[in-house]
Amino acid sequence: MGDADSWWLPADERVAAPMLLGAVLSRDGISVRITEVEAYAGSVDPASHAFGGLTNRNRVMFGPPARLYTYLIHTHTCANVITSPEGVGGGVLIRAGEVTAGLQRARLNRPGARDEHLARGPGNLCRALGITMADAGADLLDEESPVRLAAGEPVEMISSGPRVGVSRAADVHWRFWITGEPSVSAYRRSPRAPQIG
DNA sequence: AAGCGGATCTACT
DNA sequence: GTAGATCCGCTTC
Repeated sequence: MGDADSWWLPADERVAAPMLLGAVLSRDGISVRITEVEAYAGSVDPASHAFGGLTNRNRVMFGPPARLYTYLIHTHTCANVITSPEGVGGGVLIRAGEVTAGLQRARLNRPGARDEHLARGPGNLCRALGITMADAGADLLDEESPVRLAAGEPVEMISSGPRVGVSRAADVHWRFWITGEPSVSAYRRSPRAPQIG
């Protein structure tokens, strides 16, 4: 796969997503080893925020790659890594991780949660790391950036399945996780998704 | 200017 | 395993 700076870069999110498993996302002294991700394939994917084209909310998705796209849902912040070239709108949702550094601080951010569950679920992962909408657009490969992404150890085994909570394109297996990881969130189909498929 | 849906989480049974 | 809380952004009036 190319040079050291583009290890995460394939434009097709179905390829990029599993490559992010095992990578390390860090903010403010706290690090998380990514254990679960979902691919969102830009404006051709009806489940993606980029579907239907550029709006004020999703503009980071259509920007340059290696940026952090954040969005709010039900009072929670969720984090995505933009993996496509400028103008395409593809990204990978970081759904869960294992805290590997800054454990004390992560616990403070997630009072009452068990260690394996500190970054379980996209909203919880952001809370554990302290990621908020103020971090939107951060350049993940820039040393100066508050949020950074680094390559990690290769992962043992990868499983895949349908994406969690999406009402459209609910049957494609674009969720990937490290097999057997306790931090992986439970699958729940959207109540609005059509029956089976 | 207002309504509605959603890439969720926690608590409770 | 299931129900309910909760609020921002997009669509429509």
